[in-house]
Formats: sequence, structure tokens, C-alpha cells
Amino acid sequence: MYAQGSIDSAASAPRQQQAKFWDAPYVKDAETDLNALGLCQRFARHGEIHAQGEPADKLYKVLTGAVRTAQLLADGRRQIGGFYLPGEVFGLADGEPHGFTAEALAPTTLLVLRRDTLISRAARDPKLSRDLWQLTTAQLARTERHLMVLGRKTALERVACFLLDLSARGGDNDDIVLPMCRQDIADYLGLTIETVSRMMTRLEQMGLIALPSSRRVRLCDADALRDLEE
Amino acid sequence: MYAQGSIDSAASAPRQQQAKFWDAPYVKDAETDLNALGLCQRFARHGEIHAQGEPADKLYKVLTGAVRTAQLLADGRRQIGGFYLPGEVFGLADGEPHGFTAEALAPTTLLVLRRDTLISRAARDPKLSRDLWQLTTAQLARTERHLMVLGRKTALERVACFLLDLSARGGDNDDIVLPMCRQDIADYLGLTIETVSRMMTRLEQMGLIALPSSRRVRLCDADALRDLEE
DNA sequence: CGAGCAGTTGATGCCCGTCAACGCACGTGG
DNA sequence: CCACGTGCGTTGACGGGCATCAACTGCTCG
Repeated sequence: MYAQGSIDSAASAPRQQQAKFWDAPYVKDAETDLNALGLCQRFARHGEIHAQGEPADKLYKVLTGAVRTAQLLADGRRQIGGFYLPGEVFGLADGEPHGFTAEALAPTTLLVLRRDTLISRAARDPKLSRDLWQLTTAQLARTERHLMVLGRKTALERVACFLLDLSARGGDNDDIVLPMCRQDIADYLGLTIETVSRMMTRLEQMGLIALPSSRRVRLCDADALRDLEE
Repeated sequence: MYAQGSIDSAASAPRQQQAKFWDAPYVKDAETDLNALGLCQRFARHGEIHAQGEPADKLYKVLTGAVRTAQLLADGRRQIGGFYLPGEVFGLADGEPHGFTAEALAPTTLLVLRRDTLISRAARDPKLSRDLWQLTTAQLARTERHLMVLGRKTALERVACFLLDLSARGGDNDDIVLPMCRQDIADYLGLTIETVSRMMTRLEQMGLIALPSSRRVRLCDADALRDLEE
């Protein structure tokens, strides 16, 4: 189904002086030291990384590409848990089995790490252990912030939050290329594609963003967007 | 403001043969071994445990009572992140500073643990380290499940989920005593008090629950509630 | 060129929010 | 004892924000 790359394929980045086993999320550098603990795998666009209901025995770090995690109800309703960009780690939640599927949004390479390998290694390596915990508490903080978006914010505010979040993660660049379609955004924000589309054009009419194409967004007035965020 | 109890005040539970430093969440027994790592504190009803914006340098384990964590927007909108019952741990999210306040729903005793104490202790104690991580991944899984509730479920489904969750955490008892008011439930579920109230009476009219009083709920048909959950 | 997918825009409707009135339990003070 | 105030919850009338349904456009690829 998908090619399994060698460890070497991810080991091309230059070694750093003060190596961390785990990057902070939103840091783009793929640390080479992790390779001893995991395998590099490639996934095609829309390739399934793991399914809802499978044992949650692995962690994943995005090297290139992008990933979405999603939860499905029987009647087809979908909630996207998050999007993951290069340098970010997902699969931290311990469902046993998974409550979420994970799929590649684009051709993607992942570093795949077995949970039990990490656990036994962490028992001998306090720094790894601490980094794993830190990574998880940071993910938890981000997920809790998203609760406010889904529970209490208006459609316009949700879209503004989403764009600002993506911008910050993309290195504070005001030009964003969206790796996901409108349906994914809608399912992430608890809206419909139509509403997402309408809010995008509303933001454009307000002069806060520009839409050179449907997948490209330029933040023209990030401060005004932050005001919308509340 | 609030009385600071001695370590002993929480050490009255009988010692267990196979002691775990951390209970799994939803386990009610207050483990005595943790007392060496934290202090016992009491809080009055509606007492503030920590504020939004404070440094997130502590963890808390509920011994008696109940706690809510909440996030506020400037205009007063509120999202409750979770409710915590005896045996459960909160404060795991690493905001630095806190994105959430924590308040006692009722007279409450907590075991308060300094984060840096735990970290340095965990460096020498792989089991503690592993337990801390496990606790956090479990909390993350629960929070991600709540995303689906807030993003995609109807008002009736949200209330059904909430009642089933409380019932499971209360030891699978079909008689629930709600430690929180309607406003708290509403802010947890992303609804208004009126809608919560209407959904409660609707569930009652459907014969799925009984409401002997506003704070007491009996699940008459838990299976039908689970069907509503989807 | 036509099929198909992704996205936008418009018309309509409904779920839930808003606003308001009311019931009930409880406490306080005359 | 009752009058009164307060907090909490319920119920009803009404309206709005977003979902739903549908038509249309632009783009890509066979």
C-alpha cells in the first residue's frame, strides 16, 4: 500500500549541537536522533495512517506533508481533532483503541514510533521521558483551547481563529497555503462547507484577508483578526 | 482564604498491597503514597483554586468534593473544560500560563502537587514518570472525545452524553447527583441553561430519565440514551 | 469537450439562543 | 407567623445564525 522508507531517508538533516529527542511542537526541524527509535514511512494523499478502533500503539511525527485526525459517527458526521504539519507529533492520546483515524492530506512522510519502545527507553532516559510528557501536556492545552472555539465562538470567530493558528504554525507568515479542503476545515470547526465559504468571503469583504485562490489566504490585517478571536 | 490541611488528613485510607503512585482517572481511592509529594488543601464552595493567567506549576488530585475548570472570553462567554470528581487529576495541561481557571463546585479537598517536584522525582522514578504520562494521554483522549460533542452533536445528544459520562464515572450507578448547576452544564456542553433544561424534560418525557429533583437524575433506559449518543 | 470535484452563492427552514414570566425552595427579618 | 428577597430552574414566545437544499462557476483531467 505505502512504501516503507529506510531510517536514512530522514537522516539527511544536519546534526545539531544540543540535540533534543523531541522538538517542541511547531518546530520544523526533523531531529535525526529520533531515527534510532522509529521508522520512516511514506503515505499517499488520503492514505490511511491508522483507523478508528485500531490499537493506539504508535506515535507519529510529521516530517513532510500534512495529516488530519478525525472521529466519525455512525450517520457520517465527522469531527476533525487536529491538523499536523511538519515537526508536529500526533497519536499521543491514549484511547486503546483509537478514537480517531489519521489520514494524510497530501503525500506525507512520517516518523513512526512504537509506544512500547518509547516507554522502555524512557524508563532509562529521564530526558526522553520528560519530553514525551511535555509534548503531551502541550497537545492537551491546545485541545482544550479548541473546546472554547467549538463550544462558544461564532462562525466568523472560528474561521478567524483557524487562520491565525495556521499562520502562527507556518512560521508567522501572513501568506498561508491551506493543505486541506473546505470540508476538512468545516469538520474541524464544527461548521458546514457553505458557512466556512461564506465567512471567508465575509472576511475578504471586511478587508481582513485576501483570497488569491481558494487554497491560498493572505492575512491583510492580523490584528483585526485577533480582535475577532475575542 | 482557605485552610491548609496537613498531609495526614489525606492519609487515613488503608494502605494497599500493590501501591500505584497515580490512580487511573475515575478510580476513587485516594492513594496514600502520593502524600509525600504534595499537600492537602481545602477549598470552600466556589473557591478559586487557580486563575486563568497564573503559572501552571501545580497538579491537583481531587480527594473529596468536585471541581470545574473554565475558560472565559472578554465578553463573558465561558467554556468549561471539565468536571473533576474524587480520584481524578486536573491541571495536566501545560499552558504556561494557565488557559483555564479552576474552582470548587462544593467544599473540596485537594492534593496539590508541585510540577517541578514531580519532574525531579520522575527523573529518578520511571514508574512515576510513566504514570504521569499515562494520566495525561488518558485526559487527552477524553478531551478529544469532547470535541465531537461540541462540534457535531445536537443538544439532546450532548445532554445524553453528559449524563452517561457522569453515570460511568460515578461507578456505573443509574442514580446521579449533579454536583454542578445548570449554567455549568450549559457551559460545558456549549448550550444555554434553557436548552439544557428543555432537553432534560424532553428526555424525561421520552421516559429515558427521571428527575426526582433538579439536581438528581435517574437513568431509566441507559441503552436508549446510548443510542442517542450515536 | 464533457465528467467530476471543489468551491461559491442564493433561498429557505429549523434548531437553539434570547428575552421574559413564572414556580419553588430557602433564608432573613419584621 | 407571614412578607419579602434571592438564587435556581422551568416554560413559553419569538428571532437569528447557521444548516440545508439547490444552482452555478471554475478547474483539472480523461
